Amino acid sequence: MLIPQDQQFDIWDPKITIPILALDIVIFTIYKWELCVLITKREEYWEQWYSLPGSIVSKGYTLDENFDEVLKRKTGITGVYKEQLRTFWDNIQRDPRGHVIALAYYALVKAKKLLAQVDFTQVDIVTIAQFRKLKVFYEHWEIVEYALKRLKWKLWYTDIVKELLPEKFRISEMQRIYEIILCKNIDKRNFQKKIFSLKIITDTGEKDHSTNRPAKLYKFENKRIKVIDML
Amino acid sequence: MLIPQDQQFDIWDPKITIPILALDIVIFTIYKWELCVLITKREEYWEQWYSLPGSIVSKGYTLDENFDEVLKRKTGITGVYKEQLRTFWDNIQRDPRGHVIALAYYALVKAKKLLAQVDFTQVDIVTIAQFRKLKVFYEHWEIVEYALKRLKWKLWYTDIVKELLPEKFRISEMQRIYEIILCKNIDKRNFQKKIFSLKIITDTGEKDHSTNRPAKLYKFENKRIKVIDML
DNA sequence: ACAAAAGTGTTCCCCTTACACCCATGT
DNA sequence: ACATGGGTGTAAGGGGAACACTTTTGT
Repeated sequence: MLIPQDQQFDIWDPKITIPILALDIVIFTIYKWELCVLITKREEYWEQWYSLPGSIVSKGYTLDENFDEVLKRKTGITGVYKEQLRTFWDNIQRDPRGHVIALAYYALVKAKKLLAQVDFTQVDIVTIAQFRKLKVFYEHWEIVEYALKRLKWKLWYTDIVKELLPEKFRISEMQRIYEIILCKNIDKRNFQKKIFSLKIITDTGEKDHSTNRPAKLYKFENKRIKVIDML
Repeated sequence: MLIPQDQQFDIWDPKITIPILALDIVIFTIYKWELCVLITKREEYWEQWYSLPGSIVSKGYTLDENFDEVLKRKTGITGVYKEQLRTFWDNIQRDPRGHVIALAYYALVKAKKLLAQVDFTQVDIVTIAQFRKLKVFYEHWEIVEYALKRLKWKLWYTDIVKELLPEKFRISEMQRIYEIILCKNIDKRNFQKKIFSLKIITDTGEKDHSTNRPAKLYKFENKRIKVIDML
């Protein structure tokens, strides 16, 4: 904003009659074949807890700009697939400083990118199981569970899985991501039949020799996320 | 809020660094066997256009409380089924007065209730077709189209149709609501087979004599909205 | 009698699921 | 040679879609 900081009003001032909008981000990644969430250590004046990366939304910037700025500042990551979830913390007394409404997003990041960009002095990557045992800020656990539900759903009805796979991948890698996120085993033949019938991936002609028998490498047809089913 | 109005800060003041959160509501109803939307005449200082009922969110009240207050004040309606959609107007220059982010909801109201409670000096009920031709405030048309998409989806995967039906109803009335909202004809036998297999409605034993051959009257098993499919 | 909506079964097809063996390579 | 993951087909079952005639009442 153009207003010098010393002239700005205190956003917590009771004379301001509008609530504060915050933005919280659930960053999912598949790391070492586990579904993980990125968390930060939140330095608040009254306590230090694990929390999702988030911030208060600034006037004069779109939500996308706010999202990019928070993500960059809190984690060092840029350019991710994201989706808006809904508002949370809809309780006026939740934050002792004042009335805050949180708008949650989830984002998908490939582990490789995450490892390259993330500043690990500020954040940690934990598995979903680990996250569930942590003492987290506010109802961040609720946001994560909701995000997970949406992620599972989207996985079935779109090809967002591409956001978690490298450019070229073995079909068994793809299947494994489905199994990890959906928490269930999938039949190899049925999975391939389904994926091939959707015509969302194509054989690159190349082979991956990292396993015993070389595996075909596939790639996604187009970059854009495609809704598979729906009305 | 407890702060007297003359001591409150002007929410549009550039010295306030947080954006304003607004709340807009798409109220759907089935009236004369048409899907309708409730609109208001918005009296803004620069123009008068049709608009969805909405308002700026007040600090110190939950979103639910804000929702109820706006709905009551703008339309006279109370106690409806509602669902949060997502944020809109994510463009800092959209409103000439300042940065506003709109949080949209949709609500379902039975026409009978609507006719009993609505103050028609303030609002109008228009069909979707009529709405699409109106000059509406901002991107309210976009909110309505999105709400409609969500409504169609929810209709298939939950039993929200109960929010648009009277306590006791003919199965053909129920089918007709599906046909109106989904914009397609449905086979009578297939529809009944599907609905009965879901076990969400029961025969009251009563008959409706308003048509030639009397029809069985059904009612929903429970009041709570039930997700039918999903993961 | 006739108009108007209610009520009622069966067939077909496709999609989903369950299931097991051989293959190509590295060690 | 053997261990490891890769690659492949078929049969059965369930759910959705298409389809037409009889019944009950009011007029």
